[in-house]
Amino acid sequence: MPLTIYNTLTRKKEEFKPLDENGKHVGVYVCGPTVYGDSHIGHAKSYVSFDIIIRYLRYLNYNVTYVQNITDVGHLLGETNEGEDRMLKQSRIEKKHPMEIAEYYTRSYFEDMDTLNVVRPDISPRATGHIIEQIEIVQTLIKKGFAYESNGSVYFDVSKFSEYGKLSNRTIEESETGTRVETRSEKKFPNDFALWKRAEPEHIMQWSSPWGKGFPGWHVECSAMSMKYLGETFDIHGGGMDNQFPHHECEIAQSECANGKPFVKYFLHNNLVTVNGQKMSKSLGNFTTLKDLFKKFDPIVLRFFILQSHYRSTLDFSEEAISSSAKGYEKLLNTVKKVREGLGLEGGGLGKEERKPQTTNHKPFEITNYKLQFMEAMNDDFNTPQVIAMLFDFSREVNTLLASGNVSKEQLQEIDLFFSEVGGNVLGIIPKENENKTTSILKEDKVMKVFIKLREKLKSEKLWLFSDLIRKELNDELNITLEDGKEGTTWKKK
RNA sequence: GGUGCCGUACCCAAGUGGUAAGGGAGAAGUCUGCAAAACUUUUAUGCGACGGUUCGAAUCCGCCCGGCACCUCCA
Repeated sequence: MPLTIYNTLTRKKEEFKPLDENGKHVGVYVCGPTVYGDSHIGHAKSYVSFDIIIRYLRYLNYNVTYVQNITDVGHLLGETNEGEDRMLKQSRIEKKHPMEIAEYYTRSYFEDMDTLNVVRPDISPRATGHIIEQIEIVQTLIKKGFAYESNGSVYFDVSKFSEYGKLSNRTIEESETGTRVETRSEKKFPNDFALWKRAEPEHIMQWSSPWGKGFPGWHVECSAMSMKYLGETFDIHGGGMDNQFPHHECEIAQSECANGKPFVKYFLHNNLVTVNGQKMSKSLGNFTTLKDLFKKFDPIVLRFFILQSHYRSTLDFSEEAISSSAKGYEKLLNTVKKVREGLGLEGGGLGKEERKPQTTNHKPFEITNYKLQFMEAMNDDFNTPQVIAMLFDFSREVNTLLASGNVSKEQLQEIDLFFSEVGGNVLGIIPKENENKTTSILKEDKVMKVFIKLREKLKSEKLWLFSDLIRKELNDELNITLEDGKEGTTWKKK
């Protein structure tokens, strides 16, 4: 089965075929954050989802250019001019220049994403760095008759673009009768959206334009930056479902009218995070920031938790749910650790010399079927929950194999490679081996061996009181767990 | 009012025509000095309700009930 992805434009799953005639290059644009606050778990779901998509495309050997913007121009909170610019609002609260706010929260965003093991975009263009490009698009749209100036602002004339509404499946007539707020008289039609806004003198973030001092409309930055770095038509545009309308609808309108070409081949939308069944969002204030969550949970557990549901499903957030995931994740990682101990790649056990793998009569171990399951699941619109289910099945079989003691080094290597490729490179939930093997850890390993040998002696003398005391103290004081197995004692740190 | 989405065990969550994945929790067992880990078995004659299509439906169609999202800034 070839890679199939759900395209919001057609509302069905389609086979993925890159625009590139050599079939090699793939251009991806994902709507980035507006940087006026710390990121929350909703951002994590969105960017982890697209991280998987990028990683998998690269796994399939596509040459991916991944662009994700940083929105650092403030956009109005309301429909009318009374609404305050969110960047400006935050800058007033923190008593800092808007650009300082943008810089601070951009860094905060990248920090959080790095912590979640999200691969950075190849290009992270800032909206404020592309004012000229945005103005050019607005000029083109005016020239072609798709936009009009009104009192220092420029609006897109929705009535000139018959396909407006094709992404979100709505017609202009429908939304006109809706519950819309009373709109400004500057517009010809209520649905017309701002390409450029006139700035009042107190508006700090403003630029010169052919229409006077102002600032760009929200939607036009994505059109300008995607065009600049990925071309007039590109492969994949992603974003949260809440951006489908009006944001992406307007992007399509601007870009297709300006260029006279299709904007995007595949539109992908991730679903949202809910809390008690309600959408988590900044405006509702029911969000938990990632920085707070990282204090309670291992960030990789969070990533694992997100990937246990499909990107197009909603994910209900609760600490209980994450705790459950954490236990499952730990189980999975235990297997990986044991495999690596067996390969002598990681401390924890007694070392390879004491746990020599047998060299004859290995149980046959078939990995091909798991690889197939992995590909099938990922090719079916990036079904990560199925991949994780497969990993648990795989892990059970590996544990059985390990328990039999009848395993060759080659088998362990093959298993480790599979874990590293699928769980590591593609899902990003299994850390690379030797990652923490610093000198202090090596030393710790040696100290633990002394404890284990001492305790072994006590155990052989049946001095259970003392051997249990060592185990208890290590656990209570240092969070180190000793596990007595058939082939000796192993230790692990929580 | 318009446009969509969802409802699967105690909890989370895949599956979208071929007889219910996976994780957590619970129960029993194997191993073991004990503990832990691991493994085995087990927990939905049923996928919101009712009809219909079909040899066959959680999956398709209709209707009803319940929840959510978008139509206004949001990932």
